[in-house]
Amino acid sequence: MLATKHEPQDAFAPGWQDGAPRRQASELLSSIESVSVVRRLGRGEQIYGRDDPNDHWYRIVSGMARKSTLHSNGRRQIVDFLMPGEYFGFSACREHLFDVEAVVDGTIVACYPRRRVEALADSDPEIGRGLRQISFQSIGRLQARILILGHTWALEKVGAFLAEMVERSSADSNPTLVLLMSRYDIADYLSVSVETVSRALTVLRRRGSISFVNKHHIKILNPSALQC
Amino acid sequence: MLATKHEPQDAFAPGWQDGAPRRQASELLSSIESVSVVRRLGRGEQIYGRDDPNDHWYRIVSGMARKSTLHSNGRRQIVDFLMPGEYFGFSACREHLFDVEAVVDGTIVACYPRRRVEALADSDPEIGRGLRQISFQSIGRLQARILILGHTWALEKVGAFLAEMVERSSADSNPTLVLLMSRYDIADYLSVSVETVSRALTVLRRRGSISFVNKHHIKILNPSALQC
DNA sequence: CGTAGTCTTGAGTATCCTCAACGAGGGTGG
DNA sequence: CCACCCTCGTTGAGGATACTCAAGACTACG
Repeated sequence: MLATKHEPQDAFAPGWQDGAPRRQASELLSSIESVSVVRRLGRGEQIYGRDDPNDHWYRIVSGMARKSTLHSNGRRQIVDFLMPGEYFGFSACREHLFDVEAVVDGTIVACYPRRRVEALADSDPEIGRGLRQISFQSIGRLQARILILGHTWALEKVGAFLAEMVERSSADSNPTLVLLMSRYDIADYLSVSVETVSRALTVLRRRGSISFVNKHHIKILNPSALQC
Repeated sequence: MLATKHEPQDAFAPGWQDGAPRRQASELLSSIESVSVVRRLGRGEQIYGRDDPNDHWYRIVSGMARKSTLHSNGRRQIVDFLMPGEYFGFSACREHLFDVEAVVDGTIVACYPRRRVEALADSDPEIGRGLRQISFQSIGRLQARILILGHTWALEKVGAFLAEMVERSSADSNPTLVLLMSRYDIADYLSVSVETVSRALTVLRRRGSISFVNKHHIKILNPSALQC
């Protein structure tokens, strides 16, 4: 259903090695694919859980996953959506701090045993550079998340969310956006209530900024209207 | 005035290399100090600016810095406070995406030319591992930020902010907290208005959760009351 | 076809933002 | 040394926004 998509952030391609050609992170790291194990997950199935030993890194091949945590008051918070080509599971801790579950049925994830990848990186500096680049991309995603959460109004948050999803999901400038996640997921991602997400989408629709093909297929009519 | 403090996140010490002793990141990377240049900055002075070439990494030696950006509507958002021992400036982009300025007068920062550090990492896998570990710590900080921003109520945000500052600033469990930044900085960090920050602190004070030695020295009377 | 989960809309209330005023503290200049 | 200015911090009043609770429509799936 979903094609495997690599390197959604082309603007983030490693340009810092002036002598080297600009290559995709996935390409840079093709050599670690030899130690990867691929898993296929059902909807809601867990990839790893909080407190699980931090002994693998991961990459979404197709589908989507959500990284989440449960607050003490019972509210769920989604820290990140993981999309095809994106690596995750990096932690400075011995254990993972979040749960990661598949958002859609049939999500495929590549698992990399960390010690074996570390060993590869030890033997080949280029792999080490690739890993660093990947973790820098993760930092970039998280900082972008913080900017979205930093908006004052829910309408801005939802607009910025749609813009982020367009950015991350379609390499071509396709104005049609497929939101694989539920409204509840979006709400827990933006830290607003489900009703507020729904209302904000309605406002954007009434304004003519977007239109619905169906509940999860959205056409972006006025991309610039989403930015604020 | 401020002592140099390394490795504030001891819980994040590299425990993933079972055979190796658990060493501090700063220690792991002592070999890169040979290429560092130390700068001393005045209050508000810029360490790097948006669109500056991404050719250095940095570490706060003493004092504090803020990483910020300006939204299109003129509002400033602070993405991170940088504290002694913390590394920053990692980006997958060719340019930096944020401004970083010193919060207090006399902030000292160590600057590492990226290409020279990369070259060192190429020649010594241990340095590469240390760099990865450092970027993982940065990821951990950003995820913690997202959790704080994810709180619904301003009082929770401010409480979580104080808890984070206690966590990050005092290695010993000293209940006195020095907030080097202004209320405006806190507001832009938590994405609430200055007035709301002020009111929340007042509420916490009236509740007996905290008390003020002066405007920027806070005693934490009931740490658990901050968490929610 | 029925059930459970999802999505939307409405009503009422609580929170937070904006505008405004005032006080405290530090620095500068007369 | 004091007056003045400027920034920062606090508090109040009013209004806008978002949350909670509730109900109903729609969808997916068995």
